Amino acid sequence: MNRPTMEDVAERAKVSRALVSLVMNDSPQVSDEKRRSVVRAARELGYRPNLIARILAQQRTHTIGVLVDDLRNPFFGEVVDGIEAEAAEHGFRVLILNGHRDARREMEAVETFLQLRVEGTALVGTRLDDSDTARVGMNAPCVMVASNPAHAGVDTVSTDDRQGAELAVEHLAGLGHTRIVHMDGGANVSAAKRRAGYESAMRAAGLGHLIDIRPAGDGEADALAVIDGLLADDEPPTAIFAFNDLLAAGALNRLADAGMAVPGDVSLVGFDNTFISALRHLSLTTVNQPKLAMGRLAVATLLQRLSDGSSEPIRHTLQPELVVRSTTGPPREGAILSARPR
Amino acid sequence: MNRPTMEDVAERAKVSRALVSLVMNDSPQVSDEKRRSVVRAARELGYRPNLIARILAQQRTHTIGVLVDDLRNPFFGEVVDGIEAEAAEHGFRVLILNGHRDARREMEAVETFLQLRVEGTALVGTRLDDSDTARVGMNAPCVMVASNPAHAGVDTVSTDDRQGAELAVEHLAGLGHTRIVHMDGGANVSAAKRRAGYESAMRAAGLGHLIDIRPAGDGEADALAVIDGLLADDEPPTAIFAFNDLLAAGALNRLADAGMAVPGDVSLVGFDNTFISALRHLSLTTVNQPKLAMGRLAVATLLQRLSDGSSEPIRHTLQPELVVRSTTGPPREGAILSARPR
DNA sequence: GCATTGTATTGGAGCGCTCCAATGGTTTAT
DNA sequence: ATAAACCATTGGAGCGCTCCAATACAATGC
Repeated sequence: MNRPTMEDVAERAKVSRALVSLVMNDSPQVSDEKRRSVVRAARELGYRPNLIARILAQQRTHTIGVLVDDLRNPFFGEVVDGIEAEAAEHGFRVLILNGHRDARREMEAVETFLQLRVEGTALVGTRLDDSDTARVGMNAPCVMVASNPAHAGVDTVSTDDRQGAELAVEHLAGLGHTRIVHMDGGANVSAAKRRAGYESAMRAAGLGHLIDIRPAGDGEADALAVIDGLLADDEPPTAIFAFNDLLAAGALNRLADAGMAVPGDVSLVGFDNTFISALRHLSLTTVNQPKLAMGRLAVATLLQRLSDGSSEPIRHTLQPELVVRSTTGPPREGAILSARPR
Repeated sequence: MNRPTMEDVAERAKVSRALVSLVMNDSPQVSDEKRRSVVRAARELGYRPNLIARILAQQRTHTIGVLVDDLRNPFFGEVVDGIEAEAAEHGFRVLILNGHRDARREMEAVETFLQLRVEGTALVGTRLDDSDTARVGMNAPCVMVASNPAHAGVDTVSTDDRQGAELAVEHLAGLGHTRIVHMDGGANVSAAKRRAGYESAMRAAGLGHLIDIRPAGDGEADALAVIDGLLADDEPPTAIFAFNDLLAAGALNRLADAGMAVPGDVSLVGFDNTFISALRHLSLTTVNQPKLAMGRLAVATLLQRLSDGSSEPIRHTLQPELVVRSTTGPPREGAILSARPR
């Protein structure tokens, strides 16, 4: 049971513990002869360096913590891919913790990161507020990814959510839609920005009086009740802009249940451009976020912050892009005046 | 920059370092007075215990490592949810590492786990072979989740893949299909079992001579070429049993491209019952794996192994369940003799 | 009053490693 | 030949914590 230590290896190779350490760290100033005998002794004993002890001794963890809001949303998987790629290139380990879409559990995860002395944290799509993130940021560099860039002193990497929402609404308005409803992301950090973009684009299109925001959420299931509500309206919308792809997928389900044709009866736009939206059978018009680039940029920001002293918060804002697929089209003739179809 | 240590707290509270340690560990035998002053000193200094040092001192990490094959596949997200829930209930931390569907990177991740001295590892859907897992298992309890239970000395938690495949094929054969093709999972650990189930069910249905296995993979993209190949056949199959939902989704895409109706021209069955298959617009007939239960059981197995001495490998085999949705139906009249439709 | 039990507190060793300063041995310059 | 310079190697202190044995002190019993 007792794993061999450096001491054991040193003894077996008849050298000092320090020499073993040098070999383990590929120091160039070790004679070939000794190196070989140390390597052999280590192999024979099945020695494996104890990272915990090493970290404690050198006072560096070479680790960044990644807190993810929801592992089931494929959006995060792709951002994390970018984070891991960039981190690996710079010799950093990545620790992933799951926030389960719950602010309390997210704070616990952050606390774990800090106690483990990660050198930086990336909060991906988390729902922490300013005071939380300020506390985190005081203790280790912290970058927020895919979240509201209005955050106080924290570095952020995000897509221009507002502009993304505007692209979506402009697209719908351009097709001739007027009754465009927004299914809101609720507690999700990006919700406010996308809502604002929706509102501004509606006004810009002269549709300010038709602004209609329905609280929903960011999971598939959150769409159901909202769609039911919309269909019960006297004048149901001809277009829906959903907070994200998952929510849009839920909406699509429910609309199909109700016998509504998409985009015949109602057009639908999502957000994120996850692989779900690309599935041919959904073929969801959506707004792309450059997920991989966001992940990489997050790590790059962290590393920059690690090297230079503190200064102004760094904010990277990436450009969203409208991806038109098959869930959007012109409104049905006369839909503007008609009662609900069905 | 220099974070306060226990020593600093002790000094400020005018007590010994050992007393601070007792307070931090909620020892009952500390006077209220001292406890309060320690707590206050800690708060004033912004003290945060150093988990690394604590782990080194107590020689226990209370951590289990979870290696996931592919963070983008929603299947894993759900298994991990189960793992985290069960681990949390027993005071264990969970460390997630991503294998990126690559055996080499998976071994690196495992090495990291071992160097960090995790108390157990759960390998979820990884593609390591027997010699790899044996090496892992020698150093820390190791449980394989969602993988081939033929593995040598390792504990396993898996769905009965073979039976799951049989359910799928029986369903298709029961509908009247004969030319049922299997899109194989390639290097994925579960591939062999599902293939075997396919073969045995085909034989049982008297269709042994029609067994047709096409190497594909476990990602959406792996389906494309295979479908193209099938459609180019003289007699394309009337039904396809895909290795998993992702692959089936890819197949669905390509079939739609080619103008094939599902299930009119060809029926399709997936595996895993991820939320993707439930999307109304795919509405994929699939085989359910009890993902949450698998995650919990994995941790339970690990904990059991941690407490009792070594004995026979533990194998938990859970029951799959056929979930019939809309991608399966009887073969088109005469399809058995017809050339390809299109 | 003194031994006895009990409770609160402390000093110190040790976890497995790194890293620095010091060592001894060899080579080169003078 | 001797000093200087260089190289591989080593001893030891220290990272921040836990935990045990030892202590100090108060309370209890007789």
